[in-house]
Amino acid sequence: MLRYKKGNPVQIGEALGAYVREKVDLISGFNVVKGFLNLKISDSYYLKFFKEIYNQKEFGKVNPSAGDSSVMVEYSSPNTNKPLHLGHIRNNLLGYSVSEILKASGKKVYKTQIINDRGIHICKSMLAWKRYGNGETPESTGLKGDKLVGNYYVKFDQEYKKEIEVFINQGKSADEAKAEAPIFLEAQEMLRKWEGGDEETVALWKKMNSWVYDGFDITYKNLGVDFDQLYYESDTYLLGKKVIEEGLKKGVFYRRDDGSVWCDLTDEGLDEKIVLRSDGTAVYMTQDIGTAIERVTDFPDIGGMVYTVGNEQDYHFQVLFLILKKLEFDWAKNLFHLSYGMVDLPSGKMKSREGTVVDADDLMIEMADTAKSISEELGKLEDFTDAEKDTLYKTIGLGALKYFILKVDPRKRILFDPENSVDFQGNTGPFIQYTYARIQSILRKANFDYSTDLEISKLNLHERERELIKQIQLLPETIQQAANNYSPAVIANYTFELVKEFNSFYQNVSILGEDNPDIKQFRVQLSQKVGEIIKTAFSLLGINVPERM
RNA sequence: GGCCACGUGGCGCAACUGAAUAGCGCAUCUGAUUACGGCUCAGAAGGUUGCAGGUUUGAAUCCUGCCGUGGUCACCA
Repeated sequence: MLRYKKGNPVQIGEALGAYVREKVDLISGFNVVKGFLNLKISDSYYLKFFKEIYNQKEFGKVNPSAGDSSVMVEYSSPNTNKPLHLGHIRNNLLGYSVSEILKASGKKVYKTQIINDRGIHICKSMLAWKRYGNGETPESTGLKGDKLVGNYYVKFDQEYKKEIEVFINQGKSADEAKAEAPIFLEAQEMLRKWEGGDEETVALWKKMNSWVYDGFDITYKNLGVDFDQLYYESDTYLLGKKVIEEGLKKGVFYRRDDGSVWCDLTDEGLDEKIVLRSDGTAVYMTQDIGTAIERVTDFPDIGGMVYTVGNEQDYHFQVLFLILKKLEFDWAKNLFHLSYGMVDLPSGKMKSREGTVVDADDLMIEMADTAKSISEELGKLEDFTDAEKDTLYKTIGLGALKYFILKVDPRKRILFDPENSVDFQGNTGPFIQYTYARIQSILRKANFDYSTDLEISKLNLHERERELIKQIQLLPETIQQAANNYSPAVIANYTFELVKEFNSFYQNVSILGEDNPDIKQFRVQLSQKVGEIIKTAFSLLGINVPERM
């Protein structure tokens, strides 16, 4: 503004402030600090706002309008040869939460995953089971299906390493040994049989995969995530070849002398990328191109897609999106790689084959156990049944874990220390859950009908009340911001601020002890609303809130 | 080495996409409760935002170069 009106910023501010206070009802005061004009908004404005939203159950959320395009969010997408671990948990929490946030921001969302149910890694588990399994099943061992299969994946690797060692001792190079180990050759042979439709191999594949799916179902259920549509790589791995042919005609791709097909992205500052092998078979990229197109065919209203995949695949998605743009699909401009950093342990990276992973199921159990020991120490649950306690511990434990992971910007790496586990105090899920439970306690004790219409425009607001209402006002834009940035962390931080503000209010003013009935009712209503918002916001993070804890 | 992301008090994170004295939580130190649930609140201490330049009235934020960490550069997925 000073560019247009020269002069002393402080004087201009004074003049402007005085004018606005005079002419605008909403403004009840002002001050000028270092050239910044601060306007004080009148209490009646805040009260009016609160009254308007008091009865809006879904305040802050936007409903999709008819005719809007929808978004497909892909997440999880595990391999079916081993159980889910901490890395998958971050992926699942992010994907689920971003889906919910997008919905709340007014988008229609399809949640999906593509299950990597075929390939050499699957054959490794199958082969090891065939050789060493003695017909073991989840029923016979009492093991979760994914755990059982995972054990054989590890078993394969152990045997493989033994064979490699023998070869190396016989004087072969490491590469030769890896390529010639009999167990590896046999796994490759198994993959060929599978691709050829060999009955016995396919039957074994189906059997072992179904064990894994049963196991995954349990993990997903405990984690609280779900999907609207599943894709299986065994159905999609041949997709995309036709599009490559069309792309060749359009000149998007070119064929080399050996028959392989490439996309030249050097103009874009990237490399050349192979999209079809010289033997005509599909690569990962081919498949992803085909799958994307397949999805839009299945759901014609899709206008964009979100891929929740670790940042190790940044380059892959950069290339994928560029190729789809070159193929001129109109939805290609609305593709987003929800790229997230790895979850590291103090000991370094997690490696399935080396057993240095934090298992998803185990972790959830540990979190609930921690919640249990903390709650028992505080001992406020005497009248809870065992089943109620059990549910509560899960709610708190999962709340701690989910919040811990989601409050961090997805791009950043997370260091997870299983020893020190996750905090329950400060900026944590349980802190927020506790505040919610406390509010519910107030509402239970409020022995009057506080929901009646209240003429509150004449009340004078306490500073803490004003700040609380301000924070409530931010909810709608916060949801939009979280959606625009695909960032659950925005929601988490907002909720924490709200809760801190509420606790300060709670500690500084009396609610049920207030004499003036109007003020008392207003404070109960305000508390109730804060409770509702905590619940809504946490639902966007996939976190439940307890009525008591 | 090329490309990408990240680097903020001891530790873990923010900063509404360029604004006021860079916020918050752990941990540390002081206080508050015969209570509407102390898993709480009030306060103190703790910073040259990796380094060096630049753009701007104004930079943690944008640009350039360096340093550090991680990722990625397969006819694997």
